[in-house]
Amino acid sequence: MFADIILPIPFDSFTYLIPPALEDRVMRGCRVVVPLGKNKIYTGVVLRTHNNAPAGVEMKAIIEVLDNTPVVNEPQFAFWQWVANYYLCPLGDVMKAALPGAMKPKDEKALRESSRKRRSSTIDSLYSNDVATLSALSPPQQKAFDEIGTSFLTKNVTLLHGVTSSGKTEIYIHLIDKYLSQGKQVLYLLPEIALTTQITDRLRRFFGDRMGVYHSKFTDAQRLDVYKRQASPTPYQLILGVRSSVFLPFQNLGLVIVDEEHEQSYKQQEPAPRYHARNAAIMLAHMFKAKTLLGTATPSFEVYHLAKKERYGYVRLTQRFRDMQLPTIEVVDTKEAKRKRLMKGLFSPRLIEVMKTALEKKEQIILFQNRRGFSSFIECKTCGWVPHCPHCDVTLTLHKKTSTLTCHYCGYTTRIPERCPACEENKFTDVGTGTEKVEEQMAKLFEGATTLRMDLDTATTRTQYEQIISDFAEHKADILIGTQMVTKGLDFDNVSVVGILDADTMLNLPDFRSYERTFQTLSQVAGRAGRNNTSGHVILQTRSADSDIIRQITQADYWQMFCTQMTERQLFHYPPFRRLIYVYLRHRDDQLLDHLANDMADRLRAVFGERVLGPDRPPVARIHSLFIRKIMLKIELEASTEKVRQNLIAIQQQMLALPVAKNLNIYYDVDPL
DNA sequence: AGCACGCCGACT
DNA sequence: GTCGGCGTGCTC
Repeated sequence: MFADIILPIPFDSFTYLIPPALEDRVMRGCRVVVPLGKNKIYTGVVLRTHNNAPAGVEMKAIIEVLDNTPVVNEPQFAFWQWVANYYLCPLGDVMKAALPGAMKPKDEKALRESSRKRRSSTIDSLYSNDVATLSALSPPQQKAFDEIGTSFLTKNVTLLHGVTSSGKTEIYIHLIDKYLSQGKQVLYLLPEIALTTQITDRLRRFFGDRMGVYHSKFTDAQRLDVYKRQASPTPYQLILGVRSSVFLPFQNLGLVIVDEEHEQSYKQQEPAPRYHARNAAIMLAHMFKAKTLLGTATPSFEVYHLAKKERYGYVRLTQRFRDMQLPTIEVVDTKEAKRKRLMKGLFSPRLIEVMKTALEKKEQIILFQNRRGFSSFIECKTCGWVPHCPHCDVTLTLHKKTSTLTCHYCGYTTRIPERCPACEENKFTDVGTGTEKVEEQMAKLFEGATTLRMDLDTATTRTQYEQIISDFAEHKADILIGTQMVTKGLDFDNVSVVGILDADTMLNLPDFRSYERTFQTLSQVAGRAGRNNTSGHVILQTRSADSDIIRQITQADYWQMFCTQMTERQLFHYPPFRRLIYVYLRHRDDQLLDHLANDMADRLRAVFGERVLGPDRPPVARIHSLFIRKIMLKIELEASTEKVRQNLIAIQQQMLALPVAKNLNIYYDVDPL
C-alpha cells in the first residue's frame, strides 16, 4: 500500500502511495520514479513496503517502476545502513555515493542505446579466456603467502607489511586466484591515483574477462555497465576498483584486498557520506564472512596498532625484489647551508652536485615539493597586504604561468592586481614555495635539462596524468617535479636521484598525524630512487636535520617512529586510542554561529562531558561564504557507536528546532583524517 | 541538493 | 510601472 523511498537528497526516506496498478511491481530494491515538491521528478530506491500511513503528511503516488528485479540486494541494504549509522549521514546521501549517476531515468534511454553500440567491441570479446598462468612466487613471497593463509584461519583481517618493491602484487594475484577457484568473488581496492592502465593490464593478463574495473573517471555508461553486470546472475568474479566500488553489488564475496591501506584518499572528504573505504571494506567483508588483506609498506597507526594487539593478523615481507637495496637517504642541513650563504634558491650545493652528476650520466631525477602553484601567496612590499579569497578564509595561491591567484578550496581565480588595493604601490614579493617556483629555479640552474611537472594543475585528467608518466618513463624529460602525485607507486627504471626540497613544511603542519604522514610520504618518495640496479641517491633537505623524526625517516625505522608518536597519541587522547568525531556547524552569520556553536557544545558536554572540545574556528573558517565552527569529540573505543549516534542525533534535532537556528547546517566527520 | 517563492534595485 | 537579483524554506 505504501512504500518508503530513498531519494538522492539528504534525508533517510519519504513515504509514497503505491497505485493499485503497480502493487505487484513495487519491490524492495527496485527503482521507482516519484514526484517531489511542486514539480520535480526523482528516481529513488524502494527501501520497504508497508501498511502504516505516516501521520500528518499528504502522500503522493509513485509514477513508475523502472526495474523488474531489485538493483540493490539485501547485503547492500545492510551495508548502506551501516554506512549511514556509522558515518552519521542520511540514507539518501549513501545512495548518492552508492549508485552510479546514470541510474537516473532521464539518462536511461540514451544509455541503453550507447551501451548496446559498445557491447560488440567490449573488453569481453577482446580478452576471452586466454589468460596467463607467468609465474612462481619467490621464496620470501611464498612464505608470506603461506603465512597469510595461516593467519586467515583465525583472523578476519590481516596486515601485509611489505617494504616497497617486495612484490606484494604477485602475492595478491596468487591469493585472488585461490579465492576465484573456490568460486568466491574478490574485491581489490586501490587508491584512485594508483589505478593505472599498468596495473589493469597486468591483472587482465591473469584474470581476463573474469575481472571488471571500476573507476570514478569512467563514463557514467561504463560504470552503469559494471554495476548492472554485478547485479546480474553472471557477475565479474574480480573487481579492481577505487573507493566507491565497495558499494557495488556482491553475491558471494570471499576476499577483499586493500592495497596501500594507509592512503588518505580512501577517506571521502566531501560530500557526505564521509566514509573510509578501508574501514567500510572491512565491514563489508565481515557481512559476507569474507577475509580482508591490508597491504602497505608504511601502515597507518590505526591498522598497525590493531595488528600489534593481535586483533588483526600480521605478515611481514622485508626482502625487496631481486634483493635490491633500499636507497640511502642523505640529509642536507639547509639551516647550516643558508647561514653560510651556500643555498642557490631552494637548492643546496650537495643536491646540485648530485643532480649534475646524474644528468651527465643521462640518469633521471625526481624532485618532490609538496605544494602546487608558484608560492603560497604574494604580499605587498610596502604595506604587507595579502590577497585573500572573497568566499573562503584563505590566502590566494600564486600561479605565475597564468598570472593568476587561485583559491585551492573553492577554485576562485583572479588576476594578479597591478597595484596593491590597500596602498596603491605596485611591488609584491612571494612567500613560500610551490612546484612552479621549483621549475623556474631549475631552468636557471641546469641549463639544457628538460623538465616535466606533475601536480593538480598539470595532471587534471587521468589521460594527462598517464601521459606525464609515460613521457617521463620514455625519458622525454630529465627531471620530474611534483607534489604527492609523484610518490604513488610509480616505477621508473632510470631514476637515480630523488630530491626532497623541504621536509619541514610537511612536518610542521598543525595536525597530530603530521609525523606519521611525513614518514609515509617521504618513504614512498625515497622508494622511487634506484629501482633498477643502480642504488640511488635520496637527498632530503631540512632545517631540522638532527631531529628524531628525520633520523627515523632516513633509517626507515618505522617502529621507532611508531613508538615515539604513540606515546603522544595516548597522552593527548588521539587515535588510535580514541575515536574522533568532528561536528561541523555552518552559517552565513558569524556571530549567530558563534552563539549556536557554543549552545550545541554545552548540550554535548551535558552528555559527553570532558570528551567534548571546542567549538573552534577550523584552519579555514569560511568556505563558499559560509562560516564554520568545529566541535571535537574524543570517544573511547569501547563506547557503543549506536548510543553515541543516538545522543548526537537527539542534540542535533534540539538544535535545528530552535527558532534562531534557521539555516543552520550541521554535519559530521567520523574518523576524520 | 534543487527549486519555487518572495522582496528590493535598474531598466524599456 | 516591470524583470530579475539571490536569500530562505521545503521536500512524503
